[in-house]
Amino acid sequence: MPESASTPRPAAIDKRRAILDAAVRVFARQGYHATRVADIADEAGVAYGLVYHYFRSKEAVMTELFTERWSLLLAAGEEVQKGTGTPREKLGAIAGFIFESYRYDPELMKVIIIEVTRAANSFGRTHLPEIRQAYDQVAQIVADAQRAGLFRDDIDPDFVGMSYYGAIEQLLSGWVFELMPGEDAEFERAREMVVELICGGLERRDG
Amino acid sequence: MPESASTPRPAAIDKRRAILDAAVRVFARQGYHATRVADIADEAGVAYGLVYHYFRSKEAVMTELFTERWSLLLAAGEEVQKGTGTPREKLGAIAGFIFESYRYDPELMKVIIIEVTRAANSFGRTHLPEIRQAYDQVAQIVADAQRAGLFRDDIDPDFVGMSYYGAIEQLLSGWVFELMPGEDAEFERAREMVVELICGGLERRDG
DNA sequence: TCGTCTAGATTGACTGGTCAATCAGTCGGC
DNA sequence: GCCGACTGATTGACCAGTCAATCTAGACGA
Repeated sequence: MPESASTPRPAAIDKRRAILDAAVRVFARQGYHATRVADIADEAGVAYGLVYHYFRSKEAVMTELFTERWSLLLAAGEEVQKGTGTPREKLGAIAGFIFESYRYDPELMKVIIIEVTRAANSFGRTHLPEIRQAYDQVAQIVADAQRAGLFRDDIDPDFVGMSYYGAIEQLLSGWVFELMPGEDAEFERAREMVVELICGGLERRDG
Repeated sequence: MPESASTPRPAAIDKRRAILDAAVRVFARQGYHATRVADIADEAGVAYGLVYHYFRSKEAVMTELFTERWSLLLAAGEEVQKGTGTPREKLGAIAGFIFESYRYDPELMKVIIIEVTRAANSFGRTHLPEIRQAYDQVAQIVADAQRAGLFRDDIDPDFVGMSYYGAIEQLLSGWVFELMPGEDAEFERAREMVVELICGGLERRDG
């Protein structure tokens, strides 16, 4: 948001957006630490100082990017968690959102995963509460399923939440750094495999 | 290793070791980027310049720490992979090594996980080959089990390798940042849960 | 219709501080 | 007196953030 009190002009909003979009590209290309504020300004076709007109600091730019997208993911997760469907479907939907998010905007998701979610020392520290919320959604789904007798109850739900995201983020890292093929078919396949791998170990074996 | 050609004096080796040990403590406390070379020297009780006598750069110190420990983990993994035992036992042993490693020297493992293994942009990039070797060991075990008909074969072994480590590293991060209790009993419990969670989804259900 | 006033938008040179790495030199054992 | 161990002040590069100045576009009175 502009630091100004009154309404910004429409053109101004475009510049602000341009800065954010440019930041995604540059962060994705060079990583947060290696990008200078000048790089962002150049990429956005904007003067250096304008970045500071719209954002308190370089860090604030990153925070804005993270929050914009993460709040969408959390909202989607909330929806799934409270909806109907089998636990397996719910967990599958959560993995699906994340993979879709990556397919829709790989650069942004790359930045979020690499610089925030898995960067426990820098942004990860700062945004821990929001990140944990996502783990908790998975844990909730598992706990509900355990209470309903659908999942075995000798595995701690919080534990599953962390493992589930750990696995998903690792796969995403694999795509990001081109260790694994990131073609369209792979996403659906990956989703199925995560669900199969985790739910397979959780569902009760008897009828 | 000292940059000198001839054999270093015994006392000199101590100083080198002191620098490495100090670096672990400081990296663990402040993170790699936030620690100055002066911090390492101070912590080691040694002059600033001596760090550069023994190491080419600050980065070289980190690399040495990582390589020292990681090669042990890889060797242990190799042993397990080629040994006898059920796939479940083998996977359990791999998780066990890592958790034991953390229990034995939490600060070093913290640094390795946070600054290398999960830091895909900095050291993770540089040491990718060694890191992948660890994933591949898990993948190998899974592939063998599939060939032996013990694990279902519709889940890609490489995929399991990444997921397995993803889950383990996430749990470690949890301990590191005190999101989860890190008491002794927890380690064994965690090991059992990872194995149960992953193997449960892999083992064939029929007799 | 025009001047001019105002407030936000935009610019980029500059500052202040930080640190990795260097280097010229001292010390001590052999 | 040689050689490696050791010292710490200095240097040189880098860069986030500041700031003073300029530029617009609409508001509003005459």
